[in-house]
Amino acid sequence: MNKRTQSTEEYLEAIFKLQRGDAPLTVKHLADDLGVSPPSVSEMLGRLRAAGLVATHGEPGITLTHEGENEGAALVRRHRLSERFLVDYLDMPWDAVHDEACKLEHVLSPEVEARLAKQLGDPRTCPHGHVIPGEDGTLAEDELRPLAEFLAGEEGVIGCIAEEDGELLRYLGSLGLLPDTPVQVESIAPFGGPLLVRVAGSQYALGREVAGKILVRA
Amino acid sequence: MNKRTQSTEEYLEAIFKLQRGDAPLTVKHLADDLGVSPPSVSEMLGRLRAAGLVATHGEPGITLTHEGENEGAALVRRHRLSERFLVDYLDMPWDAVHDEACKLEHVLSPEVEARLAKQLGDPRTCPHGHVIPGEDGTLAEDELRPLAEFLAGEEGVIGCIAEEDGELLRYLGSLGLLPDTPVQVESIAPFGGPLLVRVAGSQYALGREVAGKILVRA
DNA sequence: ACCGATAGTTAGGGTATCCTAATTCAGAGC
DNA sequence: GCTCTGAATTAGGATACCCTAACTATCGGT
Repeated sequence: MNKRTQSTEEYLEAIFKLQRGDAPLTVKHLADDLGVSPPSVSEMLGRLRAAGLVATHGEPGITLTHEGENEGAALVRRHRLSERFLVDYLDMPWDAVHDEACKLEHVLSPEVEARLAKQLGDPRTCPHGHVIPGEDGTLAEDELRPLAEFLAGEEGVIGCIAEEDGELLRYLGSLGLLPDTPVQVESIAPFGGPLLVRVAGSQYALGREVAGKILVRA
Repeated sequence: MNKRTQSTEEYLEAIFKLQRGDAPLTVKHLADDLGVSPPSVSEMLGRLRAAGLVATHGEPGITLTHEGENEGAALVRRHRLSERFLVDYLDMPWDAVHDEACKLEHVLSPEVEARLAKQLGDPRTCPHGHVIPGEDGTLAEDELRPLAEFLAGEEGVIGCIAEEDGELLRYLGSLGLLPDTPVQVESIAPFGGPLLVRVAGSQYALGREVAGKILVRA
């Protein structure tokens, strides 16, 4: 329950988000994600284990303790609430809010967090469609499939975009490929070619990589 | 124009606020205000001078350069805007917002700052009545006199409260002694005794120390 | 059973920030 | 004019980060 440094929080949040992936979370993976060297990660993990935030023995891969889990969830919650705030209250474009939220998440007290959530109408997701963890740290994620795995003719509703920042979001926004929008795959070009998708009456060709980042509720 | 550390910003802001006092700003004064030791201040001043933010020669007392001045004003602006936001949008009590704003001021980008100001209706002051510096760094402060210096019979309108946090604000709030409220000193007890003041039809006795922190437009 | 690739840790530094203790400097009182 | 006191700086040390380079350990393929 001590106050954490900003760096510590960044690690906690990253571990929280990455540990629920399929493969066990490795030092290298974390280092890449955070943009630091593996030794820095080793060192910080030592501190986190000493603080009782990261499990010492147990399963393979880096795992949070209950306490670490709670703090990680709170950070993700604050991050996503901040994004909602920036978009809903300040009218910022959805491709610009990730970086701002990265800073905000470290300075919101539980009090401010609670009031912000209430004021925003307790939103379920961030502007990119990611589910916001509850105040109790629970994260009920949707069942999603990348659009890239869809077969010709299949349709669904966009759940979230697996990219936080930049060009791609701006591009998808300009096409109207936003969370909660219905999409249909009309055809798929062979040899790794683009997918033809229909959205709100318009048709677009999307590369496989882009389509892989669009996660859809089946 | 480089990005500053949080600590650096804290010093800049403190110097900005304290240097406009009557006496030249000393290392000790700064150290007390920031809650650090004098050597820490000496050291940081060295870094700030090297960065061209604090004047090297010139007048007695610690003084900011133009660049330092601008960054200090921006921080004060963000701090006070944050306080307004916390009170106006999140309905937080005015005695609780200073600490939160201290953290927020370091993470607001110029973009967010501008949008926040606009959304709040470009407020002139923070909830405690302090004038918010303009985007250009100008600070047009009001002419104020402490209520403690008023003579019996004098009246005025509360400008600001020279205290950011805690009990005193709660107390004053409960009495309705808020910025922009008219007050009249009815009588003054001798030998450093309390002032009898009239506010919105009610009469209260205020100690000299409390009255010294209530700054009034004459 | 070995060998090389890869992951992870240790060793050795660097910077920013803080501290206490010791020293220097400068003004106030006699 | 000299001394004493308080302000400021220097000296020396700690911690939290970060890095590169070097070492260890582990795992898959033959």
